[in-house]
Amino acid sequence: MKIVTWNINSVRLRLSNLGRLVEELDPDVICLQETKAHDDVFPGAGIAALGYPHQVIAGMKSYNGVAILSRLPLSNPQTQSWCGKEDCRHIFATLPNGTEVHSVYIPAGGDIPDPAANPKFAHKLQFLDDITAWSHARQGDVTKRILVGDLNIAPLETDVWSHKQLLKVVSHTPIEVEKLSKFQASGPWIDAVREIIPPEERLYSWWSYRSSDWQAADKGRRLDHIWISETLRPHLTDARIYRDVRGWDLASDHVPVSITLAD
DNA sequence: ATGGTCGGAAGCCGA
Repeated sequence: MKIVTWNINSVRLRLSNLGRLVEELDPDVICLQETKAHDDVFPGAGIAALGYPHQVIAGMKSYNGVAILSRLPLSNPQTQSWCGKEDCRHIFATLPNGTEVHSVYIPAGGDIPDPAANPKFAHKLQFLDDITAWSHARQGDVTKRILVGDLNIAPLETDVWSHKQLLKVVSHTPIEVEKLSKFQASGPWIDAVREIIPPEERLYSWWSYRSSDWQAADKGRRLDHIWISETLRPHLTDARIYRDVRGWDLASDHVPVSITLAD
């Protein structure tokens, strides 16, 4: 089984790119973030025609939005709200084999890495604290779990183009890295991508639009993650980040990340 | 130190 996560940055604008992703990657399950479409205008029929009739979605007008698209049935869909906001950042459902799949979009956090000066950064830190407590409280409930998404934090030095230059840049500050580490420990969750691709290797999943030549500058960050429960570790056979997708026509600023699990 | 570019909305906001 192959599972992909992708911050698509508008599912309606990039429906044809989603079709190309299906052709080239052949995933069984696709988790999306930043769909930017209210449920009423979500292109469910077009996605069903791509081979993913089983869909759980949580979208709002203009901002955020998460979804899980699947070739296999999805049961017990649930949305989770955080920080008292109904802002469509977390949805989960269960696959036929009992694996629970979570699609998560953590707040980006704005520009200033100071919660007192920047409410968006305060929101990001609170979101991390809350989802960590929730994850910790549920850790014994379901044995097979996968959590994916745009977590908006690049934890390792090799997850950014310059560790030193990004220490005070939101997404790589020590407090964010520490909170992400606690979130990961709450599962406990395993960083499936770094199980397969050594931590020494530079790895990015996002390149800003604000660059005339993203490929030459290559100032990327690994913001998109796939985490698995320890019970799934023996089944993990592959993990990839599809850098080339950043060069597609009308590209999202994020690229897809996948894992493969053997039966 | 600054500004660069997107998407969705609607005459800016969030990334």
